[in-house]
Amino acid sequence: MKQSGYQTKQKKQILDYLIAHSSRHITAQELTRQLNEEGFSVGTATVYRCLEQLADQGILRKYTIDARSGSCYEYVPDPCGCREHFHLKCTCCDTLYHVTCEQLDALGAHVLEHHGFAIDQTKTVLYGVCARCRGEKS
Amino acid sequence: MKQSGYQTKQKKQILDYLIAHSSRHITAQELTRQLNEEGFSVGTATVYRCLEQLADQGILRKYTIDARSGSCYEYVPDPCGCREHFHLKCTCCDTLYHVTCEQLDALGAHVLEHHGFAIDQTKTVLYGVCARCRGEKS
DNA sequence: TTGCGTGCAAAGGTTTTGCATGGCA
DNA sequence: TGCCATGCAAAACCTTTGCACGCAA
Repeated sequence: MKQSGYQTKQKKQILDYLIAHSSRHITAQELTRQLNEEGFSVGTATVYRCLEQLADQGILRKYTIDARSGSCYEYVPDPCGCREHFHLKCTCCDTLYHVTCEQLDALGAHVLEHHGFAIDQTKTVLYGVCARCRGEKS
Repeated sequence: MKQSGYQTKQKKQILDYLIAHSSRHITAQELTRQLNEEGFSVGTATVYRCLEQLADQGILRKYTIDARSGSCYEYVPDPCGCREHFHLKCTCCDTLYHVTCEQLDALGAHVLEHHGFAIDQTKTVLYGVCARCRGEKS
């Protein structure tokens, strides 16, 4: 829970990939596949261990939408909390939308101040129906 | 996505259990274990299938905190009366808070207008830590 | 040189699927 | 009677762990 550890090639490669794909979440499995396709050989266990470590350090955000597809990780550009975003999941097409919005940030502040409740954005998903599905269906 | 299905003993038993334990979440594994301990024999696959079906119908709410421990299900007490407010669930003490708040209503309107996304309040739960737990811990 | 990091494979957990059987409507 | 639901076991997954070897400091 403490070590920043050595700076290894693998750790760098993993973080570089996530930074290059900021604001997009990816599973450990998918990340392993991507890295190996890019010609950088890395083991599955290593990816899991690195992701967990980076998440503990607050560099990555970890969250789980569905048990079947596994946990997702994502690079957090600004750990201070200004650029955090919420997730909207369409119950119709299952698409997951990432939304950065000052209105949502304001909501978090309001709920904390007036209701004493500290929203954990990593666990919260707003469910509903997206514009595309609303247009297509009835 | 369509069938309400037959009314079988298993389905009834599962729903009864969840209703009796409202506002408490449970995993499919744990539920299977509980039911069998109560002397009601039910297969794992059946539990998974029933829970999925009930969740599709909006009777249960499904969510996943951790990929390793699996998905959790929970009975939604009053689908009609809960339409006007949001739910805040404390991940620490498992308490479910019902909050009516113009700020939350405004959020729904904003997200619909600016992001084209219609939030379904009956399916959405905001996770975080409540005031009491924040005070107790550190 | 020391000790952590890595990689492989195996283990452990949850969830899904195939198929024959049983039960609701 | 016609199907859907069930149950069992096997399969498919994701994730973690044990252990020997490699590499950063």
